[in-house]
Amino acid sequence: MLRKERLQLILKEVNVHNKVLSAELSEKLSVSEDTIRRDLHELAEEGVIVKVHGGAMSKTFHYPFDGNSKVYAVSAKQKIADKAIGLMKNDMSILIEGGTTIMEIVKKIPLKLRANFFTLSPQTAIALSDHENIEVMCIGGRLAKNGNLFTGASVINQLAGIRIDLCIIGVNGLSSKEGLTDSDWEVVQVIKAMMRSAKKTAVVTIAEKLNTVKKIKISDLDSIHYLITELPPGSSSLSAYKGGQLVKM
Amino acid sequence: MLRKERLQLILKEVNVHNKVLSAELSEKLSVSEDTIRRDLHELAEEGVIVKVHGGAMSKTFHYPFDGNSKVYAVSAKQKIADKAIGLMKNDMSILIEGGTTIMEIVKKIPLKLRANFFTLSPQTAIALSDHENIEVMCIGGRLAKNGNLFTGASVINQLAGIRIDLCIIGVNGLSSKEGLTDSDWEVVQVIKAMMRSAKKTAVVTIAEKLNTVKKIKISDLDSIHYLITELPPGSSSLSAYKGGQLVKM
DNA sequence: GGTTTTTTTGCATGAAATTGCATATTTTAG
DNA sequence: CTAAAATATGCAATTTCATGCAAAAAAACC
Repeated sequence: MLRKERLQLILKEVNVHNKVLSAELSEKLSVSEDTIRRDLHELAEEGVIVKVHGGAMSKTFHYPFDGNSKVYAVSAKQKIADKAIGLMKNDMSILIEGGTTIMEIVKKIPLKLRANFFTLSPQTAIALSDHENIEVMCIGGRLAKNGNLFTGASVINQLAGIRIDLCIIGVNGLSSKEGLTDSDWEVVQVIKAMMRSAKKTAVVTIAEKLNTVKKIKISDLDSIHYLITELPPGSSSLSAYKGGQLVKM
Repeated sequence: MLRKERLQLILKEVNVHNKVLSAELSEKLSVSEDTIRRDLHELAEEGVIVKVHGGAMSKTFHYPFDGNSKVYAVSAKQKIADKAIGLMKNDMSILIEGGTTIMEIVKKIPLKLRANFFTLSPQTAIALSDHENIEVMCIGGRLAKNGNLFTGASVINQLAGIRIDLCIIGVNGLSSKEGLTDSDWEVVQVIKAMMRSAKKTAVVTIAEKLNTVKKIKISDLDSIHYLITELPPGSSSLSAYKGGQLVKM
């Protein structure tokens, strides 16, 4: 087979399926994975596809989720993500919202986890879609201007009708005296509804947001069951917290 | 055999099989590979074939990488997108699904357009979120495995409750006899519901999908109001279509 | 026909392209 | 963190290509 011919087939495959795996192409086209990698690299240089680890994606459907998260917070968010994933068990129904910390968690979810995910964010929905064993249900609604959370009465209503095992939220304000707080009224309503639908609520946040207070109250710390930060155990200044299980790192 | 004669045969071979290998031609025509190479080089200089490493390819088959054809492919999508955007007016409620062609349209929507967008795709929701004057409503549901369309009864129910001015869909099959068709039953149900909710339906599709038929029928062409392809007016083989307004380029 | 001129062809040579493998490095999954 | 997967890189074997050149074939000329 001509090399150009192979490049054409690969491009077509990418555009039809939106993504390709190097290993699959290698077998289908009977060439080594090295050759496939070189092909994908060339197509990417031409700008007609986007090379990613393990294969390639079509240009129109590739979204750079990374790059906007601040560097200093990355390792912290990795630690948080690991701990949050520890809470996920097979056959759970799990509700997550959007935000950079949540995205870090989603990206690390093991491929073999079998669960139902409900999400309020288009980014997390997309990120979850390549997990074979995960069914993704998206609670639609009005998209907030930051583009990563559906809000509004529609969302509240839909949340009222579902029963969730674990709900994972990221918050902007958290203190032992004021509890969970946020600055956006719409977001607060949605988070309240999320917590009402869930048996257990986990709050993930980087340590720098501890002991900050925003304008609008979401709930007391009593209502949350897991608090996950990157801090080592015992170092939290939230020791006054007496509610459910306190998970720290 | 005369050289001119051989050139004719080679050209025919290229156009029939879309590709030729120098080695094969050498054996078939009983001349050295050097001679074949010189022949291919000459035909390529005349512009009737494209020379590639190891042989040659037909001009039409080689479209993605050639500089000129690439420009053509881009302008085709831009023409489609421009025409589709021409249908959008301020204060409309517009319903769009997912897919590569739809994404091209979304990317070109002017920032100043003031409208309500309903979408069934997380990708288009994100792409729309940076438009200041656009309110994005996402119809949530179960995310299809390809990751670019919400499906399921939830979606159908929600669609039944909204009233849309313009609905823009991309289809996989379109012919004057069979109408709109697709290969996925779930997707078909969703598209039907979309059309029921909308006053006007626009179908966008690249020309190569014209006159293709998939397994499951969506609707007759009578039910659609706009058909947008990159073809110049009058060149469509769907001239039998007598339904609503037919928009071509 | 015979000779000259032009074109075509095959071959040799070195350059360039392609491919697969081995190895070291990076990224990812658990 | 550790193991596994994917990647980048250098290298060698093979194939394809471009070029020059001489022989062969075709065309042009007398």
